[in-house]
Amino acid sequence: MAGFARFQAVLRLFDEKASAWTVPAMSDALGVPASTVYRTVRDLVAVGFLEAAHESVYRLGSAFIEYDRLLRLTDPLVAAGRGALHDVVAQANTPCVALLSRLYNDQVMCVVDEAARETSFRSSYERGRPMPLTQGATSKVILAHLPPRQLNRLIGAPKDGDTRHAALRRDLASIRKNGFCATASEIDAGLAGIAAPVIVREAGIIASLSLVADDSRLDESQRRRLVLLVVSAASLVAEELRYVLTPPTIVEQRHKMVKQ
Amino acid sequence: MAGFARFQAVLRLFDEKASAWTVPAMSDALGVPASTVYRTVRDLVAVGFLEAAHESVYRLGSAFIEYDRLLRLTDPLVAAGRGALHDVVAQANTPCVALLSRLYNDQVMCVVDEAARETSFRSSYERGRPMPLTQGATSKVILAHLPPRQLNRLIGAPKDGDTRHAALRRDLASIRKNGFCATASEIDAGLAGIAAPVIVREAGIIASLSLVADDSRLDESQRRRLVLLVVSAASLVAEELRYVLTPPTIVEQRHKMVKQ
DNA sequence: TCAATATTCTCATTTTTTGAGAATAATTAT
DNA sequence: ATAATTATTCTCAAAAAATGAGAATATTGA
Repeated sequence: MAGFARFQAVLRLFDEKASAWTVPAMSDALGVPASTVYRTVRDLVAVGFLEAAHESVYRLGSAFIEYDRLLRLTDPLVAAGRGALHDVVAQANTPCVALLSRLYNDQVMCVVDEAARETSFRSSYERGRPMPLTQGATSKVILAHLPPRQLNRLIGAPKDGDTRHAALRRDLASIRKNGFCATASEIDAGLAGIAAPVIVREAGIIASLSLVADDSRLDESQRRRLVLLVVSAASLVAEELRYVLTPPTIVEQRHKMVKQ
Repeated sequence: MAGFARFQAVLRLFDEKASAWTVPAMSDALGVPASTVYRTVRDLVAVGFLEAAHESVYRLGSAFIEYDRLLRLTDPLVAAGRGALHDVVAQANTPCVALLSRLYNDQVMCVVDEAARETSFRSSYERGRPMPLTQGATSKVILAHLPPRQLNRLIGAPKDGDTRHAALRRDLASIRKNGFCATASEIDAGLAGIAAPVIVREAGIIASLSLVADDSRLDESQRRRLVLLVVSAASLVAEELRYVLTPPTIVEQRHKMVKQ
């Protein structure tokens, strides 16, 4: 291992289960000499990606909070999503969680979420948590709208005899046709998910806006109403993004001016 | 520039004002050949710290959202703070924002915040935004409780004739004596700040819990009530942290077992 | 289609990083 | 207090990797 990979490897040690590491423990886990890890950790501390807790124990550092704020403020999808989700939970008129999610490597990650006031349950989808690609309305809507090449890379090319795979392909085709996806208990038992795509081809944006609610509380008309709500909110977000992103960005303009 | 510094330099280009960069623009701004920047950017994209928006424009990447979630879930101060702030805004009984902040390099950064339901104003202190060290109740409370050596490093040793510096020193001494700090319009015009220290010496934690409210709405008795609320919430948080952090962490134990 | 721009690639050179172990510091146990 | 253990920094030569210049290629826009 070398260079940047080392930093990445150290940071990836930290997760929900193991949130505090000593240098010797990292050295063990990575199979890298302690002297090297000490240096790496010192660098990571210097930029705020790690922080020394007491007694030679390290934790993830505040720089992530800082960059997360910047992202929240400046990412068009996150910015557009915030308002939309607020409206969605307000108009849903039932305990629910609204999410905006996008592809993240080979998983799907929610980038904004908002829960209605009185919501007691929690969705497994939550801001910043990578989720499987092929389960859940939220993920499948994204999958369904990926360019064919990318889809094949992620779930593999269609193979004869693989019924699971064929079923997924059929599922995705019908999602494309319907313009939304509704599931129940696919991720969290007892919870229903309703998701619609947020697509801005010109900007390479393929995301999904979704609503998670208690399945047992939904009758058919409720369900239909929420589907409409989600679908229209999703296209509003797409519209807003199209508007924001189509004119060249400030930075691009500045760069072009410099070159002239 | 070399190695890790390059990655840091690239990431630091991104801020509220310049949230989208092309590689040539980065190359210009950093004075580094484009070929090198392309490589750096490719690495950063691979780990999710940057993301390609459309048309060769890059933005901060979703990895920050992921790490931010991990930090929210696993950082003891953040975890303990969340509940406490919720109680504080509920009991404040007035529009307000509650914050938990800590030192971050030579600035102070809020790591959790919560606004009361009907709060219309916004505090300049907000989660993830670095703020000056020497202004605002939130910052000064932290400053006042730093070890002398660290304090000197941050604000310079006491000098004869520097009245500003002397005034700050007196201010800090009185904050230590009172156990809290209350200011008005020091950061945001019309807003009052009330802050109390969250100190856990054994764990090296020096933080502050603060409340920001509309100054014109506070009479003397209100103010006194809120000071009490903030001070007691702060010591509750400290107590909770002391309890959580004093027994050795899981990871430490595991490491020790390996070594035996 | 052509021109301009963006991006990747190549490779010799330079610069870092690396790891082993020594040296030192800090902790813990006795 | 002292010794023993563990953590951390330091040193240095060898090895590996990053660098930059420019060529080659791909992509984009007019």
